[in-house]
Amino acid sequence: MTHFVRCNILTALFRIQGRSLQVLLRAAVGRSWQLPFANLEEGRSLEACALSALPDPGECALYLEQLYTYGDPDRSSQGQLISIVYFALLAADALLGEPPDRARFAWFAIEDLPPLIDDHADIVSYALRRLRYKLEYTAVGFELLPEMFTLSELQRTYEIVLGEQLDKRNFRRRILEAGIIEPTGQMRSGTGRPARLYRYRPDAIAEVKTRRLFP
Amino acid sequence: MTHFVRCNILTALFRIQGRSLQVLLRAAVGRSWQLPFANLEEGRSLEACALSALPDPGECALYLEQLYTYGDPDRSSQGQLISIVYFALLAADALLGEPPDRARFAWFAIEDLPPLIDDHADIVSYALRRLRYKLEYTAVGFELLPEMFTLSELQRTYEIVLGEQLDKRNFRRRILEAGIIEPTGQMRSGTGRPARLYRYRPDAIAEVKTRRLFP
DNA sequence: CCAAAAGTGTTCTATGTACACCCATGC
DNA sequence: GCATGGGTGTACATAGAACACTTTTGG
Repeated sequence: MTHFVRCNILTALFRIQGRSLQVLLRAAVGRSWQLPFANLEEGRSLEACALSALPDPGECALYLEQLYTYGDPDRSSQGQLISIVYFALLAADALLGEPPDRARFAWFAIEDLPPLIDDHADIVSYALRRLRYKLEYTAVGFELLPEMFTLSELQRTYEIVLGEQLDKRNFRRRILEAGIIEPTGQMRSGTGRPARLYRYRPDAIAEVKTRRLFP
Repeated sequence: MTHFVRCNILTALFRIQGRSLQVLLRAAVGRSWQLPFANLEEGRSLEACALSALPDPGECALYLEQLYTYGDPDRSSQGQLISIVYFALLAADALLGEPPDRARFAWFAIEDLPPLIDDHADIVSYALRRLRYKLEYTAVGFELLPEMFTLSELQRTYEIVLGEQLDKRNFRRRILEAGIIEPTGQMRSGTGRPARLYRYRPDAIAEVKTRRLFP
């Protein structure tokens, strides 16, 4: 009764590097690229398969959530294919290890993507919309930072992802009032006055009440 | 390289009836019930398959969106199965026609569900969370009403879904200011003073800006 | 002593919330 | 004329947005 279909998993992994937001891609045929993919393995969860699409992240925990399932009959050039797409975030200081299948992987700034196969450009753009949206009303931004970070780094992360300048005083007040980060007691020196280092409090309530359409 | 997996589509359809929110279920073996399901048919979109899980809705357009894809190895009693789940809303005055496979379908109030197979109870409860959440910040509530409706009916719909009393004056002010409905000019008489009938303006911007975590 | 980044409060505006009475109709 | 649901405005509290200067360090 239930029947069998062609199906794979795609994972869109993002990170911040310098002043840009990057996505990890895998070389495809010719000059085109694609989202990292994996097969569904018998007895493994979807999340586990989504991780196996990526080079080994080693110790670095990465944030992972399901994005969408694509299945239009004409979305793949090789016949009908269901793709369950995951969305992932990597800390800025994390390094990836061995890639699966010894394939070639590379990071691309999201404003400068190479040609992508099939509907992968649409998928990246949807993943990006989801990232921006989630960043606005949850605390997911910390997943893009090292374990310890300064308030300026955090603000820069938000500005890069949202593509928008934020007010320093308001930003600091809001995030400190929200109680989702705490000072570590350590400082970081660089050029200029040293900055306090903070860490994310994973026990904190990350969601913000939405402004409702109706009272 | 890409391989084949067992996969189906489930559709969780909701409607308002009287003072309760109902979900449509399909009889399963024994005394248990399940979400309406369909196979993925070659050459059809996921949405089309999701609709084919339901009795024929005839003229009534129904709201449909993808909910989530479930695929844990132990979620089905009959071996690993991917289920792409859709979430649907039906207008209160709509009638459903012939069910697929001549199967038995019935509406159940969401606070009084029968035993469900596998993880279908979890899926219903997630769909319900999504419905409440969406109702708060988008105009999806109109999908549960006939084409023309009074402001009191609209408010009652919101109250039933959200499980919460709303203030009449604030509700009316907000929804009229939002400009997402318009008076039809017609009135409905019943017991008490006749009420203006409104219709949804599909061109209206349905989303509300969320209250952001950061400024 | 100067460059560079960190840190810090207040005022004004907009939005949300709480709340009670008159109106039009059918019976 | 009364029961029933429809319709309306205001005052107060809270949240958001705009804004500029002082502090601490390294070179």
